Amino acid sequence: MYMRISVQTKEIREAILDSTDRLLARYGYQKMTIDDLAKDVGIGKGSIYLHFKSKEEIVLSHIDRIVERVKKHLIKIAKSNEKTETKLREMLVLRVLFRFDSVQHYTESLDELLASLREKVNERRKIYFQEESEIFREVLEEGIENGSYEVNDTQKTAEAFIIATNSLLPASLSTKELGKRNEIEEKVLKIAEILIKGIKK
Amino acid sequence: MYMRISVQTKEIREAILDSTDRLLARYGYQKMTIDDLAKDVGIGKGSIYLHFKSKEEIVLSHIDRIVERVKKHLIKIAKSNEKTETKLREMLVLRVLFRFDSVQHYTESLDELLASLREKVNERRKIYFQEESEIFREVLEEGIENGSYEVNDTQKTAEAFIIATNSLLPASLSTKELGKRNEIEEKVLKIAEILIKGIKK
DNA sequence: TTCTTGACTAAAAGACGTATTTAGTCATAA
DNA sequence: TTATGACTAAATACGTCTTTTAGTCAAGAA
Repeated sequence: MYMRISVQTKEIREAILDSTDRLLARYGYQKMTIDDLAKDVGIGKGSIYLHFKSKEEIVLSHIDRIVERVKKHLIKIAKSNEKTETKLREMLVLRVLFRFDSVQHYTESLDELLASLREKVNERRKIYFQEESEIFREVLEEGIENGSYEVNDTQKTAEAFIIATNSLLPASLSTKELGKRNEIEEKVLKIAEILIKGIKK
Repeated sequence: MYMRISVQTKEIREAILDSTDRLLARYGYQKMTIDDLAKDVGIGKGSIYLHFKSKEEIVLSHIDRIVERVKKHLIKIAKSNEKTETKLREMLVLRVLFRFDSVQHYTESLDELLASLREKVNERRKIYFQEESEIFREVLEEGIENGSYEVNDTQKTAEAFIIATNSLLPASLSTKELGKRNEIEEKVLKIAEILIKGIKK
């Protein structure tokens, strides 16, 4: 299996993941076939396997992509000129709502998808959370340097920020609860408010 | 179906739930039959239906019982003479670890159980969380009266305390992660520390 | 040569009729 | 009045056959 990474290659890969998102939303994991997918992308079936080694890997990569985008946004916020408090609040809201928005159109199929790949997804979630908490940690340390925050263990504190908002992520919520974006936003904001105050000097 | 509530009745009901816990741990939801259950309790099969109207209801009642016990403990802590801070910390730890301990012996069957009853369980979880947050709310108000805490909306703040620790509850964690009691305790404590500081005056 | 493809295959999923098990009922007995 | 287990309808398991599909690879296109 070749995988020369060219602009071309990258674009097709992205196109496959775009189609994956579309078909996943419409059909769910089981009913999305590789033939469907190839047709939707507009390439031959075999070509799919030039980019991914299995159906599972395609869907996991699709999830990875969402989290990569979350990370990108988080880093952008982390590097901005806002004050630490604003950064932390915006980051917490983003990690919850970006995911929410990314899967909102999956009305039905999210549970089924997670049922099929639960184990694999859970393994990766640990890594996602760890990477995200790393970004939070850096913002925390910056906040400490500025002298407005007091945190004894930035690592653990960053993890706490992640865990405290994890129960609002799509994977933890039943499909029906996913309807209420406003409520979720309100809840993250409340938690963010308390957490941030909780680390102030 | 009669359900005269006598000491006798209550005892048998409890015995049924005790057996449920045992059989659920050994066989899981699907493979636990009502015949098994009746035999384990030492009563006739029909008698089970004098106390519960369906298999689903038995298992849901079993879960209810765990949460009732959590609530009882929470109320006990809430009424104790500890200072508010201690109460809140102990309550957060208890709501996570009591549940953990209640299902720890389900090595394998917890996921399967939740898969079968996910929808029904989720409906109830909302109620559980609401009831628990009510207990937290009262402690918060007491803390405000004592003058050491500053909270604008005790309702929402209590909810935030609940949500912030929800991702550490058994239903949200994969079976394997459930192994590490110490780690979970450490994480709740860290979150508790920040949350409590976050509402201090 | 390098890359793409769709026909091909093995394996998985589905369809379907049959046999077995089981949740829930109820006439009978204690 | 309360408890029971034989009973029934419905669900589940099973065996067999058929269809679908994930993944491969020889052949063709660029």
